[in-house]
Amino acid sequence: MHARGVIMATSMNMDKAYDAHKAEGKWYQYWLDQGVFDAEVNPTKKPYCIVIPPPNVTGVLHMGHALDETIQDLLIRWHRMRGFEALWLPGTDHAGIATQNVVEAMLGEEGLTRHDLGREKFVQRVWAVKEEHHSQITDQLQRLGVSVDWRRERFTLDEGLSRAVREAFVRLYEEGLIYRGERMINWCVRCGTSLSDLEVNHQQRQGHLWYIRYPAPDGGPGLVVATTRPETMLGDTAVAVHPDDERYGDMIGKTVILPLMEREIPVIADDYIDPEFGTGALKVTPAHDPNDLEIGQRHNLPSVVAIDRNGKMTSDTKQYAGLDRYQCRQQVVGDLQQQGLLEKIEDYEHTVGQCQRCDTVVEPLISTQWFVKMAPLAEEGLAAVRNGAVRFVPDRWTKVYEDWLENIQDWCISRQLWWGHPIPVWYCDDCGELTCTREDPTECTHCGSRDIKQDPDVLDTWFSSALWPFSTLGWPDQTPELQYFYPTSVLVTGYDIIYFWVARMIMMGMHLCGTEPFGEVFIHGLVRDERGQKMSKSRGNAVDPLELIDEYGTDAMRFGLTQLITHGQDLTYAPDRMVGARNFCNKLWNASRLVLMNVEGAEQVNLDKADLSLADRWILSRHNRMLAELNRQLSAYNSAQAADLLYDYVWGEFCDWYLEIAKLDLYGEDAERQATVQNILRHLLSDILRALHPFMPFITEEIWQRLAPEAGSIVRQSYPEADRRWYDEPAGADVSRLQSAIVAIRSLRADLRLPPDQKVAVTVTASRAEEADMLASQQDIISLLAGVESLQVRTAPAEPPANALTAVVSGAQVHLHLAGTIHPAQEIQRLRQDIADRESQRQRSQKKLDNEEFLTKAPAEVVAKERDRIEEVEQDIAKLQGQVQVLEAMIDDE
RNA sequence: GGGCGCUUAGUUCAGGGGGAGAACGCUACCUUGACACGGUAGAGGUCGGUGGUUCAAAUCCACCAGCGCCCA
Repeated sequence: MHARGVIMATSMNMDKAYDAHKAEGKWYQYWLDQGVFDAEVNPTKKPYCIVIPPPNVTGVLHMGHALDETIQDLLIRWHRMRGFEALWLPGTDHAGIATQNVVEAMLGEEGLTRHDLGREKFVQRVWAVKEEHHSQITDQLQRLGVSVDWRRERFTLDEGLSRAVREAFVRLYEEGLIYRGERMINWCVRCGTSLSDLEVNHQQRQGHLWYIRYPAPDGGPGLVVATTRPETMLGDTAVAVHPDDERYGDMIGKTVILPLMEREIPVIADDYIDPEFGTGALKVTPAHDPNDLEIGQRHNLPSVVAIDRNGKMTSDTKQYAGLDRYQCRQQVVGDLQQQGLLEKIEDYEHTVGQCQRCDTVVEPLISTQWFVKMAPLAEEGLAAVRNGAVRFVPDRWTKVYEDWLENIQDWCISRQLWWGHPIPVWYCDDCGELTCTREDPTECTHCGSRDIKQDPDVLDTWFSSALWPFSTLGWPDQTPELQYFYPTSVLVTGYDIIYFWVARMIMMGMHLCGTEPFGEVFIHGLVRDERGQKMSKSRGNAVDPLELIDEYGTDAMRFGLTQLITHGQDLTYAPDRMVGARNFCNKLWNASRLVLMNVEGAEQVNLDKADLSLADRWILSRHNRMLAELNRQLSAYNSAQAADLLYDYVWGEFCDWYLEIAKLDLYGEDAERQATVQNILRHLLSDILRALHPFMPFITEEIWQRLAPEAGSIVRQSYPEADRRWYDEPAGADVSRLQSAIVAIRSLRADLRLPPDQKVAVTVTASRAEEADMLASQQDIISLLAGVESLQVRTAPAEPPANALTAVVSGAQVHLHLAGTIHPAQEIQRLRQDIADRESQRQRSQKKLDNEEFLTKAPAEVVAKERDRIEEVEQDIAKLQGQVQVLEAMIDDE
């Protein structure tokens, strides 16, 4: 038995409007206290696991994170309710260079640099900043309602993950997949570190093409080269032309004088040269351009370093030494001009590489760094996708992933930073060998010398990220968690980090664990601001989700975002969208309020189909159809369609129709009907709340606790599934016609501007007897929903009534009687407009049916549908014309 | 230069070969015992352009224009 008083209390104290903040304040702590998000190794259940894309501890979450977390929470809560052991593992990323930059900027405001503090103090400072941001991020996540297992939270620099990083590095080193070498790398002169290719953004810039003459040693004209970077000429060691270029045939093998440096450099021939570009002669600077380096290596050219790691000119540039690279450019151009060697300057658009973190133009430099040999790993990564172990949703990202892996370059993983995982390598001062071990060594493994020093560099932050799906579960130990939850189920992220992160996780997972890190990758779009700019903290256009949460509530924001999710398509930040979702929350709240106020004392009994009304059978059918489609859409990651289904069903069918109809029985005299409807409402509301819970966790818990307080948190209830036994197409067809009749009457009323409380008399002429019976049996509903006080139902053929407004709907005509208030001429005009509309429809159908090819080539069902359509339209037109005649007769009588 | 995506109602966006959809906004009427964050009835689009395929194109194909992203 239900405690009547409890139910009374629960519905009575519901506010008239839903107050999101009141409800959202209390449930998160309740969930934590109840441990409903905790997941355990549980062999009796199937695991479902998502590792969170760890937010950077640098900053705070923006709308992009809100989107990402909303999708994941939807999936996790849905699976948890479907009986999976669902683990959503939270954590944050130390975000090496990004975080270091943030803290350096803070120091800058105090007039300090990291060197003023020293490495140890600086790192301490970063940890302090990390703690601060971490608590802010945690707060944001909790406000979002994420159902993560906080007990398992990880940080990429914590002890366990550091051990995983160490193990991965040493193992790859031992396998020869990590090596140290001198290569051309991208150098950020501001950050003072090397960067991987991915950390360089290429941007179009308006620049110049300078044409510089390199004279012959004998004072002859020599040749002219074109360059976008004149300052690098100070490091030139050759001029290259295409071997087939007739203009320069006789120059090949000779030398020219490098102006300003007055060095003699050779003219060489190389297929790489594009004769169409500039003058067809390319200045070769092996130390400062990757292509020039390759040419230099092919031709054994010396390398002259002209620019140092601070972006300043080296002593090898003689009179230019010490100048900043851009000052030097001006100086070089001026000097060339003075010497008459600058032939011309053209405007030229070209791309420059910029540091992803600080936008400084990146300098290509030759440097000794640590690299991961990618080709073998890429093979494994490609295989994982090609054999179906990893599936991208939507599929088109597969090609993006494959293209990158097929053309992959080795990955520079060492960074000249202080914040990050140290490189586990020690150099011996005595024998010069290096030691790379899992435990910190005390002596050189080669000569035993104790004179060893650890590599001062740290690892690219993405190296630890690449291990995230298994390092968080305990790898390299074979923990029960790793065995149970790995491979994880799905990775949810934006397409902007497919290369940075997704691809690297797949490669590392395959290589280090032997299996893929996740079976599916759901790629969503990025959130853009109102002007279409990508939202990010560095651009300063990031919106804190808490702003929207404060304004509309978490559930509304989540639901609004969910409705905007499409497969990999970017979405524009549209706060207006949240208004609709907020309104929906209120609708759900009030519908629940109505139900809760009326289910007091209702017993939970099995519903017997024989006791059900047409409307009952209809809503149960629609309800279960919706549930089937809902689960289907969720399985396909179509969360927006899933959300729309629920929205349309709850508002458009449950509230707009069924609840209104149910009032007849709820407030009626028939106790049995009342009990039946109460049971149905209880059942439907229970399903609706559980179905909506993954989308809107707070409001559904708030209402659930009033509907079924004895059941415990809604988080752990089962997700509703369709019950096919309730499918009822005949009821659907009948209610559809019933609705048409009601809408037609309402529409006629609106045309006359009748106030709601003015009841009308209506005659319905049904085209068939069954139709008439059905409508007659539902006259209470028609009366209630269309404001009808007297309803007469009859079967055609029947004389059209005089003094009535008429509308023709599928299967019936409705006549609204208004003796004395009808203006026949006006009404005729309205009917003629209706006839004209239908006539154009008729003609369109007729045209199709007159087409021999349509009849022979179109599928039979399409043709049949067209025939039905024209038949119905013709009947409607005939009815409308009949009505016009009646009205014309009225005019004649006057 | 190569690749991917987008262009649908005033705005933000779904849809994806057989009669154009949603949210917000707008208009009219209505504070009816769940809800004015509401109800009822409406207005609003030659689905970027031009060709082609097809019995049938907003939907498929080609080209063009504009916008955006990724890779060199």
